[in-house]
Amino acid sequence: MSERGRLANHAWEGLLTAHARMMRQFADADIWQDLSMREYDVLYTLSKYTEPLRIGELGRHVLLSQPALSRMVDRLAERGLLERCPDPADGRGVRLSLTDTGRDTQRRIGRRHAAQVARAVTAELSRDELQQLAAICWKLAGAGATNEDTEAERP
Amino acid sequence: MSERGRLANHAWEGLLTAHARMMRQFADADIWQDLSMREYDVLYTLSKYTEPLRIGELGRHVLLSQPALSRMVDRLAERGLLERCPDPADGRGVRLSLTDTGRDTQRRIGRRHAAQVARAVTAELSRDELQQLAAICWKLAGAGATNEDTEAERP
DNA sequence: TTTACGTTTATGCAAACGCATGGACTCTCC
DNA sequence: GGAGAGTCCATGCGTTTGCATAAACGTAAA
Repeated sequence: MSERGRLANHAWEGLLTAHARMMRQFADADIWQDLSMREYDVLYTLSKYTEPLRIGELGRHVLLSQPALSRMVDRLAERGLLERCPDPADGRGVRLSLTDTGRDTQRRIGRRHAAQVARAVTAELSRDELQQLAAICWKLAGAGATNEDTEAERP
Repeated sequence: MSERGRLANHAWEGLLTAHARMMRQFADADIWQDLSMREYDVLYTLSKYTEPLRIGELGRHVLLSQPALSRMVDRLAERGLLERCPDPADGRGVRLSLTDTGRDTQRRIGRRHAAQVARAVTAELSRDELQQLAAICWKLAGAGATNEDTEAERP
């Protein structure tokens, strides 16, 4: 493999390791009430959009299989945190939106989680590093969305 | 929250999004044979050490609960990919090491996965960006471990 | 219209997960 | 040396996940 390829793998392993260590650290904190981090992730994603979201759209932001997401939405709706309405424009689809309770819950947990993230990340990285990390990761994130099909075919 | 805190959260969300998109892309590829990515992760981690690894040590590298990891080790041992031996120096402990089959399997899959990572990541990032990403992520990764012992360095 | 095919979400089922806990062992301090 | 506390791994149990597939709807061509 090329030198550049090795560097890419080193960087990716670093990202994975940072992800794992930070996630564990965040999960250990006592701020999640009766939600799992995955469930919070769903609420957070919904909170970012004013328009109701389709399940498929949600699935592109959350690392979860479609059936698992479907059932998680079930449970969250059961608990009164979000609502599913049939999509008037597409009879197959479902539109998801947070209830007031769901929005409150997301905000309450989100405030503490954001503080937690800020503490953990700013403790280790300078302002320049934060900016570099953000720019690079969002670039990578965009790539994952656009390269989906071109990556599929290959020996 | 401070401007720096907001930047930290933006960077972290970018990292999460990049992680999710890349992971999905990697998982979709048909290179994993009959392993899950989590199982491969265990084999890969073991492959990096010449000495047998304790389960607890393994757990610090893999984002999985201790019982889940214990059972995964069970299954991998059952399938002949790794071996568990009692630790002579600590009666509670177990020492894990890859079998030859396990090592072969890891190498075969690892080659393709590394190529996959190199393709996906180098496609989007310059050499400088790769180096910045690696340096920053490994710094963050180290931060997550700071609370406890300084561990053996990576090969 | 009818047929065939793609898309979006839901369900059956076995496998895997996390939490709580237990048993075996080590360590510390008296 | 022995009691109490801590560490390491395994197991019971209810919940969640992924895979395969079905069901409902949309789209386009015959």
